Amino acid sequence: MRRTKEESELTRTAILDAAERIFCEQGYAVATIDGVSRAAGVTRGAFYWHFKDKADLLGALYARSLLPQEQILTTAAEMCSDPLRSLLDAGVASLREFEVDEGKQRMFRIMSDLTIGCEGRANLARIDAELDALILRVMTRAEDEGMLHDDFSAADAAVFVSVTIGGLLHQWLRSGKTFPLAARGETLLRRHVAMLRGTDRDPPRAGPATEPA
Amino acid sequence: MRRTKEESELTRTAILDAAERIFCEQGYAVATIDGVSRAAGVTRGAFYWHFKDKADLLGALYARSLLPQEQILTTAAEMCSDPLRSLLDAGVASLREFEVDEGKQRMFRIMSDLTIGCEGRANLARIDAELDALILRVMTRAEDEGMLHDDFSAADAAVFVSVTIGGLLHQWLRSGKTFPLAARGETLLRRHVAMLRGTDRDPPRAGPATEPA
DNA sequence: TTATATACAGACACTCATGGATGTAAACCG
DNA sequence: CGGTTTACATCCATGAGTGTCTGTATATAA
Repeated sequence: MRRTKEESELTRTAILDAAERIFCEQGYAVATIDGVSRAAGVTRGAFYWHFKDKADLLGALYARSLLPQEQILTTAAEMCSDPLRSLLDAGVASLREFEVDEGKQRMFRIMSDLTIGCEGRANLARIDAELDALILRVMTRAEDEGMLHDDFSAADAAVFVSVTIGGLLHQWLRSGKTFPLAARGETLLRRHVAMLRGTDRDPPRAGPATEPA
Repeated sequence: MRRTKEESELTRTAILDAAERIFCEQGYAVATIDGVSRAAGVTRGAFYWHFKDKADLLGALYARSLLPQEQILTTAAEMCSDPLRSLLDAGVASLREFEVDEGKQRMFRIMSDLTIGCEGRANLARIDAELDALILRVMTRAEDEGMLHDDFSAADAAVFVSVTIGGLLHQWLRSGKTFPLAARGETLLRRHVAMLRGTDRDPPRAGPATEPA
């Protein structure tokens, strides 16, 4: 039965793909190794060859994906002169990708539904905290540069944006994708930023980001 | 060992209280009946006397609580002449109660973390859908009465509010309650409503709701 | 060609949770 | 005061899932 290395890698990704679906449908805690293996068309023998246990599988699954929060983190890291603008663009871009990438959506669901005791949950908590920290840094910088309306502290503004992005992702999935995520998200975030700036309308159009059409 | 009826009811609520904590800490799927029973200071015998199985326990837990979404539903049902105002007040009021009621928070966590296959999850999906429907009705009515800014359709506005409320609840818990929920939520929702109205500031101060200080 | 490592399949023992059965002491009722 | 029901505690049989171990066929290296 010995398969070649390419075939072996094929079954490994088959297990990962199956796990992504099963974990998303049933939840990580409920899903069983045997169920994942069967869904991948192999036996538990193959599974235990490629992975140590279920937690190891989840780790591999997490390693091969890039959650929208992480994407915002990496994209917005390269700040241009307008920090609010950078954050806005990064957020909208990640919403766009999230909307069309079902694998990303499944991983987001899986990570969001992890039970507290689960070790893998620490990853999500970490990137969420990092995102919040980034948003706060952006707002602090905006505040320092006088780009923030007097009505809002940096902490206020950070919470508003964090809540909006998190709410968009969660409500979109929970509602069964009943609204266009990127479109509504973009107008909502633009309005938000405009509100935080104190101007009535959008920020200056310049910038290296994707065209809002 | 036979206890009186009052004592029996006491152990029943003890089991419910323990389950609320255990389910919240470990997740419903991972939690075990024996663990809940031990946490309640009784054996599984007592549990199976009061409840049919774990799902029955969850049902009883759900029955004795009122999630913030349901509270908004009931509170906002009695609309005054200004539907946006009613919705805003109902939302803020439910945020206020949620912020101080740890039991409510635990139940929200439990229900939110239910795996898809779980039967009890339908309850949450139902009230979420009802809340979205209510918000949409409010926005439609506001639109009909010309209280909505031309930039937004009723559907747009509904999504914005739904995302904001959902985002507030989720992000507040997920962040470890790092910001004052009701305070930030109120300013955020007020700004939102003002934005949807097209006015720059708050709606007229009149109304039977709680004083915003 | 032979030896060895690889990539699994299948069997086994173990744990753990479940649900039902049984035991039982106290409360309630006549 | 005796019988019955209640409110549990304890025990037992069952099943499901896990992890390990062994078997084995094949690719690969010598």
